[in-house]
Amino acid sequence: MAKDTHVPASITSADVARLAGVSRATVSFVLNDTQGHRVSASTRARVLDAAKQLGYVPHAAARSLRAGRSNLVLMPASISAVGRLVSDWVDDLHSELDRYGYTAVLHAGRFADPLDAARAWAELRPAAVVALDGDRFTPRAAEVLTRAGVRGLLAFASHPVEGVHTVGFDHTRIGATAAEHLIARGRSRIGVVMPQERGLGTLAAPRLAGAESVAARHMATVTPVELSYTRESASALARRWRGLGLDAAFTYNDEYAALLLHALQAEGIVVPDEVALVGCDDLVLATLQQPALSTVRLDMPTPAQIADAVHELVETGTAKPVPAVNPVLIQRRTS
Amino acid sequence: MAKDTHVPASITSADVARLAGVSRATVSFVLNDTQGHRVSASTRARVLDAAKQLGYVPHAAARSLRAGRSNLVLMPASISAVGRLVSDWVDDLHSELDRYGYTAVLHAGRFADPLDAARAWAELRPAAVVALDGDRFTPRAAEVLTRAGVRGLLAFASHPVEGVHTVGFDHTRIGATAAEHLIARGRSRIGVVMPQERGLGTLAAPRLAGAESVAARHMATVTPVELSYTRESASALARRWRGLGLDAAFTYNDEYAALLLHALQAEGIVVPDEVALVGCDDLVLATLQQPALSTVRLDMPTPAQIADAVHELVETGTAKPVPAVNPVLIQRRTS
DNA sequence: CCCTTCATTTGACTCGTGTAACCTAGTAAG
DNA sequence: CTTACTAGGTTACACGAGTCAAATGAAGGG
Repeated sequence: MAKDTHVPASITSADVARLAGVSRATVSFVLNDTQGHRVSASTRARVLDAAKQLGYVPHAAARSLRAGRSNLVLMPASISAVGRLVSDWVDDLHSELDRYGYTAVLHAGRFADPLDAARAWAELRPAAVVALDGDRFTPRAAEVLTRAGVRGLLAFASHPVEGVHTVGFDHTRIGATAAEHLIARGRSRIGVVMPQERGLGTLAAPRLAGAESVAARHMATVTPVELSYTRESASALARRWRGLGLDAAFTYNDEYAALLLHALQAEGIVVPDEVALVGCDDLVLATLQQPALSTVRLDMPTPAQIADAVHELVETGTAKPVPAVNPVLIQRRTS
Repeated sequence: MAKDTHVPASITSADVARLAGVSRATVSFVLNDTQGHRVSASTRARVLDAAKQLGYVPHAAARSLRAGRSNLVLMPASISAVGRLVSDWVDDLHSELDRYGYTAVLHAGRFADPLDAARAWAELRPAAVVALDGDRFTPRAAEVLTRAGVRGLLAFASHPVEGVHTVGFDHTRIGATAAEHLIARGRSRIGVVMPQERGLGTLAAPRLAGAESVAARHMATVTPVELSYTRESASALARRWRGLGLDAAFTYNDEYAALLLHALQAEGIVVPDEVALVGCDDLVLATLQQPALSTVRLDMPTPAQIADAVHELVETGTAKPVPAVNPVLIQRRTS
């Protein structure tokens, strides 16, 4: 049973052919069940047997090199930057893409320059790239990928990019939705909490901008406030809170909101009487807070819709539009 | 500026060579800065210029096919199954592996059979596979990968597996640590909360077993209790809690603990008087609960240590042992 | 016994790269 | 003038798989 010779680099279809006593071509025909090529039942059995015995697994790189197309779908995303909400969604998308025969893969590389990122992705020659943080998808980056032969470019982004199938994900609207609500509830001095964690800044900035543009129309003010996801940072912020003169806050997500809520309460600041608070993502923990947290729910297109679009994009070069991400305010007790 | 001819499949080094008026070999020498081969400054400039102009990006598959080795490191992990704690750690690991020139990639495929999973990973011929959920790493699966030429097999697992560099991650010890603490605090009827979410069951089961074996030595009882990560599920559990006759609970992580804590309090059950509660992972939100949540912190080896081990494994076939994951109880107010 | 037909099987080329081995001048040394 | 060397470049092959055209062999018809 145990091979005593030291294992070679890798088992190839040539090894299978040798063991089965047939040519490599025949092996390929059998293993891929190639249409339009008849193989006798006996050789077919011999080949399958040999493949199993050797534990043969095809070499995806060689295969896609020859085929000129890969079945990889690359999703650039820093895993820690995506919240609970998105991570479940991403998992489902993996399953959906799998149904089409794609191998979905997540890549967390952080690049200063979007162009460097695009080049790194292009090296893998994926069939498609699905970017959740699509605003890093510049026209130049898209061009690099297209030139490398990547057929499906799909991005969640606020602005359409030439050559990229864009799913509307306008972070300014999120900020605007929160601000409109807070203003409607009679608040006028809104703090927007900006997370200091790596990678989150680029997502938070447009939300701030959205809140600002709404405020400008209503004689309200918006002030960016820095916060790291630690108790210390939250306590420090809470201590200087009264000095900021704010009567409302919108946070990057519900986790930051919960953190801030507790820090404020520890300082004796009453929510919502003194400060109204709105989080984002409608996580389970939002309802667990006391008082229960108002939040902005993000209605996302279904993973199946995205998978369909990706497939269509890869096959035909175009796809029908996908409904945009829609922010909906859920009012609870903190506003 | 705009090419009017429709874009070809992909730009290759041959295109660069043609434009620069040199052979493909020269292009390769220049682009890889190959030692032991002199290229005149003028041709070097011409090649670099052509590459830039065409937006040439090398084809990773072709490269690693030729080289016989890839720089991919595959991490099988369902993104939603890893908690906050682990996700930050994974991000750091990506960076560390990047320093060694590896491209770390996350794959979330869910396979019923570990062997199917191994085959899918093997197709990609990664340099290494790093499994956080290493107990799905059977000896047969390891064999498939080894035969496919994957050199670095590293897994967080409770038991060592032949041919796999194992980092101790004994989930039974986590359950045991929690149970020992609860018993030391005078509790004797411990409920272990089992998450119903997909993929979490396999991790939770050994924790339950660990708690059970400790209980058996102390005349205490352990009861598994099912809970999904929704308010409804938690409320339902809380309503029938008193009927269960338990005086303590250990949850899969702090998020489940927080969920249960609030549900119990809503039923008028006082924590810790009536029920002691211990979570896991020492998340920020643990300290935010009222009362602050006792928890099991998991001391993980640093991402740098893992990256070192992976690299050593790929290069030499062996690596020095990595310190195991160590569970440490953090007592706060719920126990 | 030769020609055709059909079912199987195979040789040879291709994908994009890296690299060992081989040319070609030009120059300096003997 | 021959020899030896060097800088600069090219040719040819390998990696692992898929696939087309051609080859092989056996059977059937005349």
